This record gives sequence, structure tokens and C-alpha cells, in this order.
Amino acid sequence: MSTWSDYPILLAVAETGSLTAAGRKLNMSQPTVGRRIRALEDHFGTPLLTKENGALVPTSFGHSMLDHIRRMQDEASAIDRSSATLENSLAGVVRLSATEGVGTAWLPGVLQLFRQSHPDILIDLGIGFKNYNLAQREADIAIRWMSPGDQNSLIGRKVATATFGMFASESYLQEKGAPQSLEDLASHDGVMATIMDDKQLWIMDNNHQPHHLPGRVTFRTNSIWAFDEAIANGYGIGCLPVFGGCAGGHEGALRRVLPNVSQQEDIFLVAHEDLRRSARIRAVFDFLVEAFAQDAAFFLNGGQSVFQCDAAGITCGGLNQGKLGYSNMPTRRIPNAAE
Amino acid sequence: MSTWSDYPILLAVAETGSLTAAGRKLNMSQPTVGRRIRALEDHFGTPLLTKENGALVPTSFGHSMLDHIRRMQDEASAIDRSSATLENSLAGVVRLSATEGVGTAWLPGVLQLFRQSHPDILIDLGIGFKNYNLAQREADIAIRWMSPGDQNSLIGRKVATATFGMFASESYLQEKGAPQSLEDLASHDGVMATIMDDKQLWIMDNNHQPHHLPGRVTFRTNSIWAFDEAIANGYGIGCLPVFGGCAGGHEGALRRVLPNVSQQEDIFLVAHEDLRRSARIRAVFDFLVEAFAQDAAFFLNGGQSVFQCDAAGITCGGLNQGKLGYSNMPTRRIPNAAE
DNA sequence: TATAATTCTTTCAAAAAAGAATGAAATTGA
DNA sequence: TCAATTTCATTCTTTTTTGAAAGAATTATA
Repeated sequence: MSTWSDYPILLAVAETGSLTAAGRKLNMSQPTVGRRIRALEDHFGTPLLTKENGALVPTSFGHSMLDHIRRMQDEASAIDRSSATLENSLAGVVRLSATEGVGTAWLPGVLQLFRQSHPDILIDLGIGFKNYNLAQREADIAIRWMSPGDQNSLIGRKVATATFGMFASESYLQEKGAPQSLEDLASHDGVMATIMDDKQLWIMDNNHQPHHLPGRVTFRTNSIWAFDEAIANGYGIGCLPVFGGCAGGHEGALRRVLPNVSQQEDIFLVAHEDLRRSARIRAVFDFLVEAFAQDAAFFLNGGQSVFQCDAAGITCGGLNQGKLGYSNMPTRRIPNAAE
Repeated sequence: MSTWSDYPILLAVAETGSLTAAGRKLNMSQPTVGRRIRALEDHFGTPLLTKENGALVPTSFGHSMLDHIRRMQDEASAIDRSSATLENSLAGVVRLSATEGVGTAWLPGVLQLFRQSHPDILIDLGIGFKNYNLAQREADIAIRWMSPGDQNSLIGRKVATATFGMFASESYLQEKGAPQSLEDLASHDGVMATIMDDKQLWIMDNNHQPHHLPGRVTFRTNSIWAFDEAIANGYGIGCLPVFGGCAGGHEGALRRVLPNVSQQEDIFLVAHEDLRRSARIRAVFDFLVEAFAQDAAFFLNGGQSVFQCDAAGITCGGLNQGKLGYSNMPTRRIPNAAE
């Protein structure tokens, strides 16, 4: 038998640094992973991985081998993608990836609406800081803060513009007072989030570099919820989206400071070119484009989402869904950030 | 488990057109091949092969899949090649590919000499019309009539120039007489061989196109031995290399016609760039370069090979091997071509 | 330093895949 | 048209591979 099936295993071990983690990732037992690696090493007569500081690291030959394996994987992914376009039914799984804020606060409710017209499409929503690899089909569609550029035949579409403002808790303001100008920020505490890929969340200048940074950073996280909690608990001033869902958990407790200072970021819907021909993926994509368009004011100015307040219907698949609120908004939050 | 190991199986079936032949090629049983293909088809939910005129032919999706699989195979081959360069010992197998003429008449004796200094290198000699794919490592070194050009990172080295002349049998000449000029060939019978890749073996003009073709072609083959036999049996005039080994089987029975007409073709030694670093492959390569150089006159003018007649020694691996003839020249030939 | 936790190796029973052999279907050639 | 050959499907047995569990080694933590 060919050694090809062992290659993705080697790749997983190299990426995770352990046999156990690779096994988890590949849904196979750790002994099997170990055996397959050893089989490869026996076949090539040379070690492929060595233990370095407790982690398994590729040897020199292992590295050169992995270069080739990654290119093999690109091709294998292309096969998987093109197979997805074969089936033109409006049934099956569509994997969606989104950042925490939009993904948890806005998406589930909106997609509830989608289910009405497409009951056989199962949405698999991956939330997280991790950028799911669309080329490898870890996700079919991603909602991102950045355009994909021209890389990897990804297509990106700007679907909304979100406004960010500066917020602090009542308790913080009582203690330190509110800044009256951008310059005042230098004498304030700041809470930072690194949720948008690698960008820090703060006021940006025209070159997309943060400026008027706070005098002291008191908390840093990659979770929008922990971020939110930290601000609410008086850690300092933070830059939050004005739209309800994510900053809204403590909307009552938070005060906007420097209300004329705001920051705008575009939201993109990203998918792989190959998948445009898949009926069900296209259905989700088109629905989301429409949904974002309908809720443009929500992202831009905050307030109520049209989907949340029964104010409007959204057409989906040609059918006007009528006025439809939703009830499964997430209510439970991650506990206090200080825990 | 991943489907990767099924990909080369699909490739083999697509290339051979049958499960049985693919099984032979891959050293696996026909039922297994069939099962793996079906597993792939189940996985992708679509047929990959259909039966057309008795042969298995890829479907449209199968075709697009095979494109990717071929690129995967290029990478897998690169892994195999680079693994060959790891091991720097002068032991192991070196796969050589050569055309019938040089491969059977000249090579075995020459390599006998090589064995003296490198007893642990096993030469695996593949003779045949088929051009072994060096990129896929079907062979490590090939002796060819054509330079590889710049394709596939192959390196080619011109090692000899062989002279071809026109030959016919005594019996043919008695019946039809000998041509006195190239123009006379138009009224003669010709025997054609297509042994040099796709080139026909005949007198070439400056553009490497055959000209002064015979009035009638009486026999055509891709075997130099059948070719040789056909000429000896009076089928007509043929273009043969002047060097002993291959035309030499009937040297006594053949007469050269138009002795001032000759044709020269270069012989190339070809290997993959990646394999230059392999000690044992390099040893064979360098030895052959030297051997061809020593026997330049043999290929150019015919007569005795220096290796056959104890006339000279050849240095190999820095050691002068001294005068060494060899005894295992092939004596048995393929039987009469008419059989 | 000792304890806990994690990761890898080994062993053994269970599951999966492979090959051999037989039979059916299709193709080729007379 | 029929026999001969080739190719593919099916069945059964053997072999290989896998996962679970328990033990050893290493790393992290108190």
C-alpha cells in the first residue's frame, strides 16, 4: 500500500507537536498515530520527528518532506472543494466561521430565519479567534474583519460597516473621570482586545495604526466577552462596536466616552471561489449578504437589529419571510474576567 | 482514515483502463483495487469511472480529480527522490533505463566492470521502448537518444555520438541490386524502426525530418532485434547503427549500402537533478560518462568496443580497473521476425 | 523534591482490509 | 454463432490494522 495516507498524519503531528493532539485532530487513536509515523520513518529509513522541549518537531528531512505534503494537501483540498459543487441540492451542511461578536450575538438569530426557507441546510457555526482555513475547507464561508485580498482564489465581499466607539464603566468614570479629548487618553487606563486577526482594537489613524494609546494597559484578551466584562468591571477604557449584541450585554452599565470619536471597520463575507457553484453554500452566502444589507444601520449606528425587534422582514430565496423575531439570543455570558 | 492512499489507485486505473491491470501495476489484487475505487466513489457520492468500449474511463469529475492527483503525485515523487539522496552509502539499487540496442549489447558488459569497484550497488536495468519516467523515479538514470530539454528539472549530458548507416542483406541485394544514390531509394523496399522515442529511423535532413524515404515499407517494428532480423531476412534496406552490438548479430550477413551516407545521433545520459546528491547514483552516472567517452570510437565508427576486446582499461571511482574483457554478452536473439 | 498531569509505548482483543478462489459478464477471434 | 480469453463481482479465509487499557517516561506544578 502506498504511504500517501500517512502524510496527512505526519502533517498533523508537525502542526500540533504531539501524537495525542494529532490523534484528536484526526479522530484516530494516539497509538495509531505513533505507529503510522514510525511506519513512515521505517520506510524512508530516517527519523522525521525529534523531541525538542517536550514537543515533536520535524527533522531537517521532515521539514523538506512537509513542504511537499502541504502542496499535496492543497490539491487534496481542491478535490474536496470541487466535490462540494457537484451536489446541487439545497440540503447538507454549510460550515460558517465568524468572530465572537457577530457570530454569537447576531448570527444565530438571523440564521434562524434562514432555516425557515431552507430547513434541510444544517449550519455548522465555528466561532473563534482562529481564522478557519477556507482553502482547506475548514469552513465554507467566513465572516471577517479583513478582505482576503487576492490570495488563494478567495472571494471577499464587503457586507457591512461597523462603528466602534470608546466605552468605560460608570465605576471607572467616577474614579478617574471621563477623557475630554483624545490627548487625555494618555492618562487613562485601557483595555485591549486582539480579536480582529492581529489588529489591536483601538482608535486607528489613517494608516490603520493605533494611535492615542492609553497611558497604561490594564487588561488584554482575545475574547470579546472577557473584553466586555473587563470594561464593565472598571479596568479602563475600551474600544467596542456600537452595535447591540456584543457591547450590549452591559449596555446599561457602560458609558460612551468621547462620543464624537468613532472608528469604522468593514465586515467581509469570504468564501472560496470553487464553492460559488455549490447551491447550498451560495444560498447561505446570498442570504447573509442580504441580511447584512438589511441591518446596515444596526452595525453602523447601534440600536436595535431589525431581526431582533420584529421591525422588518428579510427576503430570502425570493420569499419574503415576513416579520420574524427570534428568541434564541445568547443570554449567558462568560463569567467575570477576573475569575 | 484519509482517502489519500486511494488516489494513486484511481490514477493507475485511469492510466491502464482496467482494474486488473492497475492491480498488476500496483502489486495488489484486483478485488482490492475495485474496492478502493468504490470507496472513493462512495465518499464523493459520484461515479469516477465509467465503462466505455470495455475500458474504464474517468467521468468528468474523475478527470478534474485526476488533475489534482497528478500534481499530488509530483510532490510524492519529489519526496521519494529526496529520500534517495539521504543515504550516502555506495550500496543499494540503481535503476537504469536504456534503449534495446545500447542496453543489451553494450551496457551489461560495461557494467560488469563497474561491479568490480562497487560490488554493493545492484544495477536494475530496464530495457524497452517505454520511456521510463525519471520524475516519478521509475528509473534513476536513463540512456536516451534525446536531450530532456529543460523539463522537470532533468539534467541531460551528451555522452556519445552514434553513427547510423544503411544496410541490406546479401539476398536482398542479389534480387534488387544496390542503390547507387539517395534518389535510388525511392525504388527500393525499406524496413523501418521506431525505436528512438517517436522518431523513425531513416536518413534525416537538417530539420531532423526523414527524407529519401523508400518506395515501399515492407516491415515496421519497435524492436531493434526484430528490425535487425527483418533486414537480415531480406525485407529491404534499413538504417542501423554501425556499432557492433546491435547490428552486429548479422554483421556477416549484412552489407552496407551507400557507404558514404551516414546519419549521426547523439546519446544522452539523463537523470533527475535531485538525485545528483545520491552517492551511488552519481557513481553510476559518472562511470557511464567515462565509459561512453572511452568507447567513443566504437559508437562513431563501429568495430570493436574497448570493453569487448581487452584493448583498454577504464578508470572508475578513481581506480584504474585494468584491462578487463567481459563474457556475458547476450548471444541469444529474438527469433525470426516473421514468426 | 515529591506529586500530579500529560504524553508516549506496549499489549491484546476486535475490527477492518486484503488476497485467493470461484463465478458471471463482456469482449475478441475464429 | 460459439468458444476462448479477459475483466469484473462475490464470497470466504487470512492477514493487517486499529483502539482500549494499562504501564513507563517525561514534564509541569506545588
